Amino acid sequence: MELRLYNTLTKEKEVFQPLDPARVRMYVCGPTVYDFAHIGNARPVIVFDVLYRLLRHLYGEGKVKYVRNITDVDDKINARAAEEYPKLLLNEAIRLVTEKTEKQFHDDVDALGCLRPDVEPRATEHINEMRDLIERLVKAGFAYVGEEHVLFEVGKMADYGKLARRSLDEMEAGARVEVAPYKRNPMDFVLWKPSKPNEPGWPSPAGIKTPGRPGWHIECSAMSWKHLGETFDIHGGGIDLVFPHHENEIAQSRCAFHTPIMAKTWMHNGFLQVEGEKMSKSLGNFVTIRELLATKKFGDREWTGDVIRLSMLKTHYRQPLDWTVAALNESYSVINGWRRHLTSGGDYTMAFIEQNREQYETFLPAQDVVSSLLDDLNFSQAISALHKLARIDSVEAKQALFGSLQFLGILTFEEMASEQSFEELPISKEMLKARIAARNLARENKDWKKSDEIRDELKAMGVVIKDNKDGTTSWEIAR
RNA sequence: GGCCACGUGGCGGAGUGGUUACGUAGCGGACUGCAAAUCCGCGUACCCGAGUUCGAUUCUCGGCGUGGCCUCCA
Repeated sequence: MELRLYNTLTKEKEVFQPLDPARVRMYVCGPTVYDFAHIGNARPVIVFDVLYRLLRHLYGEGKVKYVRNITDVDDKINARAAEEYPKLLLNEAIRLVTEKTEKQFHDDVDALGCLRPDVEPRATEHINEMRDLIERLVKAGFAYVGEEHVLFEVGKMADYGKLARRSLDEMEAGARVEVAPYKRNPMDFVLWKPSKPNEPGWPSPAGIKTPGRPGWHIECSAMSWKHLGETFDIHGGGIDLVFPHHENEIAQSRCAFHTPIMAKTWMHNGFLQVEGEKMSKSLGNFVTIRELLATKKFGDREWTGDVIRLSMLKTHYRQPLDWTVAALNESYSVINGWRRHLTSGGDYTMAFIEQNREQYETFLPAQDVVSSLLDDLNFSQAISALHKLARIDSVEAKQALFGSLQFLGILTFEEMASEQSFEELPISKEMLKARIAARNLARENKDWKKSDEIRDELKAMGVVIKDNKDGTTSWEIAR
């Protein structure tokens, strides 16, 4: 079976063939670290995590190199740093903000079941590569200096606009921005700009005396070059990055290296809305990953990483996705069902799984799940395959389901086998067992009134009682 | 204004030129002391109009609606 991926560059699904199967290379645009990541930021992280897992499955774990950058030089970072640490030197404040935010980001996406990329380069650690690129572009005539800025001259690149499928004429006609006086063409973009005295700055390229800082796009060209080479296989990100960010990355990299491509395959995930509306701070529907995980702000309850991840994967990655409480509730039901199915009966109790963890971690994904993903990451069909597996009550089917869930990163081992938490319940585990015993005694005496009273009492505390067919009684924490 | 996506059953969401995906909610039944869980069954959907076709939800054109980009927002 071959992997087929939709390529924004050609607008077609293409058979994916890595430039070098022994070294499959993927770059994804990562976060700008100044605040908690929101749920829209989580989508590309999860989508490309699934692709990373699939590539590792196909080519081998050591054969795939996944690079996701961390943007730590940006006006928003500067503003946040000055706001939070007004008494510190700006550079010190920036360091504190970016380090703290990076930690938050990692904690959040770890909780969503995402593997760490192989490299997470920081922009500020690649200033030399950026300067190098800029020098090459100036030397080759693709860039020029104007008022201490270095600008990329879009008219010098024949293919400019190919990714976004826009001609320069169209873009200029639609432009609504005031054009800076130092630009030769309104669409020329900044590679390097002078720093104000209180801003972070580095020695400038192209003979500029004033210290400066990089433009937005150059960092990704520099970091992908450093860690993946002049050309590589896959470049991903949100669809809003197609223009101008990715278009400009392509311009920089291709013109600096004189190559026909930067990345072979360009992939973009669709946009996310919240309850049918654009997510924005002004609408008050802005929701961060952390708020979903650790507060009751969205849907009046906390959500596990599994539920968030499944909700993200229910929709094909290129489709628009509406983030709703209803969808999270549905994911919760589905995951609960799978967990129940996997841990019910015979050898599949929680305790047994815990004891045999090593063996369980070796279970492979079902072929139907993998082949669904091979078709441009058809998540919906993969999940459909999971549902079909979950209807079969056999050891083989359960192993395949477990293996598939682990492969997709949905039901992680920890979330699968962990004891349900009593922390938030107004009853201890020992007390619960005593009440269940009391109820079963009442049932033996056919004292249904008392039996039902105890069940209602426990239900009010959030514990659902189930009398199984084999005469045992089990319980589950209700939501 | 320019460019580009998307519009499927109560809800979510794949897919296909003709043959009921899947899930979730709901309803009915089995099981149960009653429940829960589970199992079985049920709904007969594809924005509107025109065209192509023997036949369109699927292709083409137009319309309407929603969203994205053109403003360093994934």
